[in-house]
Amino acid sequence: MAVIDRKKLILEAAAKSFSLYGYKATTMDQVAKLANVGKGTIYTFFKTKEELFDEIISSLIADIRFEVESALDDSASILDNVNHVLARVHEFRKSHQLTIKLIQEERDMGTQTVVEAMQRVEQSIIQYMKGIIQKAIEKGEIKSCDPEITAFVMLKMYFSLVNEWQRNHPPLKKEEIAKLFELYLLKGLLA
Amino acid sequence: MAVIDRKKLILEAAAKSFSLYGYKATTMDQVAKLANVGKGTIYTFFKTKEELFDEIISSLIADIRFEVESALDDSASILDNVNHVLARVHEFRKSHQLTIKLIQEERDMGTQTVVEAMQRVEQSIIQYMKGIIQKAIEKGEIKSCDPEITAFVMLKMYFSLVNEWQRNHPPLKKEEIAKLFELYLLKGLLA
DNA sequence: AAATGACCGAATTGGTATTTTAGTCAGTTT
DNA sequence: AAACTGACTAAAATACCAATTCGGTCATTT
Repeated sequence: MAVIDRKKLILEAAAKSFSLYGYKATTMDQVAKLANVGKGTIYTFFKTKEELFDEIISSLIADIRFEVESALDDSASILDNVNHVLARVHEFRKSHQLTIKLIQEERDMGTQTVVEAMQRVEQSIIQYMKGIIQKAIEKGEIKSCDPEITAFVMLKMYFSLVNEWQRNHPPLKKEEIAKLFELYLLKGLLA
Repeated sequence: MAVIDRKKLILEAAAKSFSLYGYKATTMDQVAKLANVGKGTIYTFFKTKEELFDEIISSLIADIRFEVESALDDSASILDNVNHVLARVHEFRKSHQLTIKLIQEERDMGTQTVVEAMQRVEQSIIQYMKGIIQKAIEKGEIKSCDPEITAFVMLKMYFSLVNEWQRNHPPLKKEEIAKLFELYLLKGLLA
């Protein structure tokens, strides 16, 4: 196409700026300059800064899902699948510039918009895991249980182990976490 | 004793003020006035405001332990004991003025001293649960496992379920949480 | 010897002048 | 005329500084 796709330019510029400076420190002037468009043009595609940001978050969610989907194996056990999904999500969060910046901004400044965005991301991961768990129930691989609470508990447990446990202890290796998941959630503690 | 126990007066005044106004908003002048002592007197017993606060936190920890200890029954199952302990801790946090105020201050202002104090409280609960779990392992009631990680996971799981799940869902009843603990941690999900 | 409160420097607060920013829109370009 | 632009505005954020408050000390009192 001879015409430049201005919306795409804007989205790319915004993604870059949010990754580099976070939500608050990114200005619309800055995005306009980076995208080589007038500021008014942005507002023909997005009603507000927040709407632009939300669209970036939507594609972030899609990226995570794609990343995670390739880790999924229908013939593998639920334990392996859950571990793979959680490990990939964690890898993604640790290596992806935008998520790093947003986690930082959420922690350090508590920007409302960012807090909400991160909750949306978390919710979407939970919904995705819910599907995996539902399948495992149908296959009779695990007991019948509320798939959403189960997904929620798994995610919380995972993030506790990788993020909070390290505050007072040496970090756990990937295989150790897998073992803990197996023990606590699958086999159970009962002797 | 004819002499007034000034240290006790100061501790009581401080506890009252921290409960009412939190850590930051409590001033040493205020504590002195409440305790009916000169400000200098406080500094003959406590080096700094933080040290005074730490002593209040130590007795808070003792109070929690006492509250929890009475919920413990050596002849009961590990599940019942863990559920009782966690429920009592939660009740305590919800009803005790000082903890309410400090949780609020931690959330709203992130006061460093308060964050550290709350971590100390959490650590002491974990250490306490660790003992319970260790006993259950020795009795052969549950499998051999790292008692500290187990205590940590249990506490995190509990607080996730009572504090975070409610953000997007109707709150879980005490018995529902007990059932979830039983399913996830004791019996395990495996069919 | 024990207790006190006036006092000190550091930190916080409140008020305000200045700058920055999200969003608009009259005008320009294509 | 449809798409695009950037100077403009009102509101919000920031920088600034004076005034106050606070944790901690110590010379004096009890």
